[in-house]
Amino acid sequence: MKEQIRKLLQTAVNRLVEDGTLPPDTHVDIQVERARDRGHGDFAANTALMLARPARRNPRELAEALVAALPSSDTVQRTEIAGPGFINFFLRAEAAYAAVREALDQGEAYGRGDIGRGKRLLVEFVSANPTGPLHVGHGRGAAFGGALCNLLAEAGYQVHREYYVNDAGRQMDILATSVWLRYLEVSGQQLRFPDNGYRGDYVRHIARSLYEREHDALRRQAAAVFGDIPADGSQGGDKEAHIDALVARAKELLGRSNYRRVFDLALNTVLEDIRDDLAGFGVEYDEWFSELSLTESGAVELALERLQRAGHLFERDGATWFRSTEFGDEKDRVVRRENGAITYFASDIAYHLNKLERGFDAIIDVWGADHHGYVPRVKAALSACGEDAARLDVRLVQFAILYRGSERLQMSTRSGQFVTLRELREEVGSDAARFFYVMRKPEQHLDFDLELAKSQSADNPVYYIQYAHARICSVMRQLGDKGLRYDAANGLEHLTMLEERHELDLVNAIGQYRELVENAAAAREPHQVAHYLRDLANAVHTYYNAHQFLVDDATLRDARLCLVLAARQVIRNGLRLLGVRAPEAM
RNA sequence: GCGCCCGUAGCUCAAUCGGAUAGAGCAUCGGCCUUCUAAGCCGACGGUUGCAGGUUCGAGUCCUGCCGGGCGCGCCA
Repeated sequence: MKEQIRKLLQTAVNRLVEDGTLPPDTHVDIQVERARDRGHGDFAANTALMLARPARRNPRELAEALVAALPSSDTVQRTEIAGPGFINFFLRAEAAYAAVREALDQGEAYGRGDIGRGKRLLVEFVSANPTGPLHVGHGRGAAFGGALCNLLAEAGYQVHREYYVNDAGRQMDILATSVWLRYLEVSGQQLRFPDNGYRGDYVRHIARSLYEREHDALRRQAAAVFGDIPADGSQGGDKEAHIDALVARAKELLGRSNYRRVFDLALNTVLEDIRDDLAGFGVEYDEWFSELSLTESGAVELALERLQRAGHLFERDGATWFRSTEFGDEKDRVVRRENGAITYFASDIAYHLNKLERGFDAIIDVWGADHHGYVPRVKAALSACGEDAARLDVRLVQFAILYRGSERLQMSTRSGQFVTLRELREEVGSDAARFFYVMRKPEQHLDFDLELAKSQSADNPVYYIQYAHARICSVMRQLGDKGLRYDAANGLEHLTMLEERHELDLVNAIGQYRELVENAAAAREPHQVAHYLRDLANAVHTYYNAHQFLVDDATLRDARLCLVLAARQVIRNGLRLLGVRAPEAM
């Protein structure tokens, strides 16, 4: 529709150029947008305002000239010139009703678009370290990423959902060691648990299942484990040195293959929990990509060689550095430490190169906002390798700040004091949680009040939308109870009977859904869907209260049912994008 | 100190590429259930868009400088 109007205006501009009203070199970006209020018609264009300066003409005069030059159209009923020179377009009502028919005909495909043109997109999101259960902070990344993927797929992109598993770092060693220490406790050893170890109950659970599998096979004397280990933080020492020494000791006492078994059990148990948790949250992945596989396949070394050949690496203080400052980063970065170990950054370079090599047209990373400082160096690395850094789009998601009423909760994975995503899902329900998370634009801090989300009250906006859906379902049940029949074809033939203001508002809202999906996908902003659905639900409730649907006049009744069923379809489709259920009854 | 993000109604947030009179929910106050679910509807109240300049036909939106908040600034991940 928008496109049609744009074409009409382009024709008018061309005509004015031909007759000399506009200079021959006129070039204008024709912007057509939905009018913000009814008085301004259906669509508005600011073309005359934009042409005023280059043409050195009064914008209102230009607007009149443009309108006079507009070709006739069977969808535009009339135009108006308003304000400083806006051209407002009023469409024929019949054009608007077409959306109702399309929504019913196309069903769950209604709203699918093609701005993606089948381009392949890789979206990486959540990617929390598998060192413990997901907490409510990760929940936002999951809800946002999941909705974004659905939205992009709906807009015609081919979306690949990926979780990057950090299974290669020091934190994983600390987890494995924590599990082993708890296992020693299970096996009857007395020991002092390190400050920096992972303290959550899940560590004890894994330790118990480790004990069930291995019995005393991995048991070592506490004295041997802790002998000559430097003092812990709370003992006046350095907690980092303490834990690192314990990790080294665990590897030494257990041997490579035993240590590996502890490590793998810890990793697989936590990963399985995360996978299950996300699935329960309605988030599924196409691929779980292992960081370890990059090191083991030699991809990291290859990436470093690539940088080396391009002349962007140098040695200093025994370490290998990437000269990222040449590509806009604020300081150079270490890729290989003095002790020979590669850094997380090095494997991340390899990972991003790998993503591009897999042939995706663009890649999107969803990161917590605390990683924002990381963006320039990853882009720098891609540029240094001769890749187009613009193919990487990093979306930063601010953390959720958790409240219980007015009390702000502090969270820390290490201390074991956190609210897990699983707890949140159990208390609040996935629907409310997912909706709550994506309601706000991601760069905005999110205040997440558990009491409010748990309250099951009207304060929860998701119920408002779900209720609109359930109400329509209920009307259809009533129809059956009253022994009435719904004739869709008859209704569709008589949509023009729907002339009440509430009906026109609803028709209009349904017709905006396609554009909404396009715009939200292009901007990569799922929250637009949430806001749209709120407005759509409002139109449904308002209509419901103002008019009876199941009237005696069968034809009017059929037309009204067509309208609300179309609305129900759009609510369903929109909620599906957000990963929220559309209940038949509430 | 430097960098990035944010600042909109009492509270939580919207506002399409810079567009017309800045909108919702909650809270407060007043109405609406004999009618398809009141998790609903209608109305009222509520604003110097943090402050000061600038750019232009037009600024919540762009630029500069302040103020306030968050995050980042490791041979951690």
